[in-house]
Amino acid sequence: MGANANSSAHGVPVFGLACGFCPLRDWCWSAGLGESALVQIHDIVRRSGSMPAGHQLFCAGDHFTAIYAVRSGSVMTYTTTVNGYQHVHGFHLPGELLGFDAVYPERHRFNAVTLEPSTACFVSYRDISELCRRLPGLQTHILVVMSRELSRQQLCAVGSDATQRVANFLFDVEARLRRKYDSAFEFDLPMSREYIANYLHFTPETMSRVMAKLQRTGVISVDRRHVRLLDVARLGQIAQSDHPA
Amino acid sequence: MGANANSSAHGVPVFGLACGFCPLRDWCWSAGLGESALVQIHDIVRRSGSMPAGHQLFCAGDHFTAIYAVRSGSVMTYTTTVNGYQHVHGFHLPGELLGFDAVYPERHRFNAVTLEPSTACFVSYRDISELCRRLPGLQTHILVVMSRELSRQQLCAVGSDATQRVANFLFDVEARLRRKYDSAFEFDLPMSREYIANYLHFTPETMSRVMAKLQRTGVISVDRRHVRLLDVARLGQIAQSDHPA
DNA sequence: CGTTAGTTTGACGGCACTCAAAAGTTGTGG
DNA sequence: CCACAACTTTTGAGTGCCGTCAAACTAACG
Repeated sequence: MGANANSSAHGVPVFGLACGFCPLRDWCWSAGLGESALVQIHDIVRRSGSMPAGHQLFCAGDHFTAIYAVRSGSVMTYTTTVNGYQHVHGFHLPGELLGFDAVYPERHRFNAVTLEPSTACFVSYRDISELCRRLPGLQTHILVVMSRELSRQQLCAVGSDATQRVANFLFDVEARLRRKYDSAFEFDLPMSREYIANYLHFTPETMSRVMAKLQRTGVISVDRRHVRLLDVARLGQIAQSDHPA
Repeated sequence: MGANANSSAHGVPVFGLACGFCPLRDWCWSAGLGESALVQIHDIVRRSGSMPAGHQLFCAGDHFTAIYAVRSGSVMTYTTTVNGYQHVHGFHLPGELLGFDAVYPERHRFNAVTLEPSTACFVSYRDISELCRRLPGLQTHILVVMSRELSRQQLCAVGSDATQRVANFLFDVEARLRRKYDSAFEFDLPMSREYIANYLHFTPETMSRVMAKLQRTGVISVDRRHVRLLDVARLGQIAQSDHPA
């Protein structure tokens, strides 16, 4: 990959940037890393210019070259099957890393696309692997990130019915977006209901019905993509209520 | 953890063993590692004596101390929710590693129990972390294993209907058990149908109906836990046929 | 041989999918 | 600013898969 200080392999303008000054640094690279570590990370991280909505970061099948960090906006990963059906695999919000799906066999298994105008950082896998050898804390953090990713994957499966899965989803997104908003339990969903439905394994119609019901019963308030969690306790009950058996 | 050469924290007799002579070494620690690496791994790996079916390797909430490798038999991981409902998270067959779920936050999120008389190796996380710093190939392999685990998690979610999920499951298990059997596409399931159903998110009754239908249509042959994949091509169609939309 | 746990089979009901159409929202050009 | 098109979201009616409940059946074990 012939990336230099002025262009990336993806045709997006690139600027060097000090990770030490990034407001998201604690989230991205863990608060445990010292100042000198951040300087070293700075040397290998590149920042993309602003990307429009729908910009493709990488495609399934691409050779694995880099790990990405969402800086602003949001990124969706998805697969396209042989039959042309698309499945949303996950959403990545500011401060979150993506690309680890390709560690083995060094080829991306997902497509990654921006859902809105976004910016991202990226760092070549080769560089970060080498740096890991010098910074044990970083190596641990990579494992932590993958581990967290592993546990998140459980989420979409949790819940026997649609209402439960939506409740879990709302809690998850709220927690991840909390930094962005002043008042808690109120936020804007960066993705369409169609994508949420796909991600949670049901249809847009069902998604719409569930949201309507939650609003009708006063648990949440919805206006377009803006969501307010009104009765957090009740939503928690809905999310956690197990298999009725 | 006060493990020494003769006893483990779990009350199971322990023996030092040379990884270099283990028939599963390529599967466990990747074929890429040289002889000297295997000797170093040998120094930190401990082997359990034979454990009976139902033996608990670790519990959810336990402090994360070690990574385990199934040597013979099989291990199931599962969670127990506050309401007492149990969910099967995965099955681990000979040559497979487990315990990575606890890298963060250094506490196990699952319970792990043997499904049949089994043996396992284990290695303290502290030791292997340190060894990773000296053996870059090992560090990469740890990431590979976690990455593979990540992709496996998709599996249980794949498939809109029960038949499809079962087909995928059978393919997956067959591939992982292939080493154990002379003739391909024929194997014994190490787990009950109840556990499979739980893992795939439906009821034992549905599981039973699906298996019956697959047998009636001549796609597979089932006797108790023994399974033969008769029409592999057809089973592949069933597994891969996407969302009808 | 009796007990127990696991598996199979059947009847019934509900949740979510399908099909269809209306209503609301976004973007574009006149 | 309005008109129109394209898309997303909502709502309704009908159907089917799978969950639920219940009971019969089959190993496995003492």
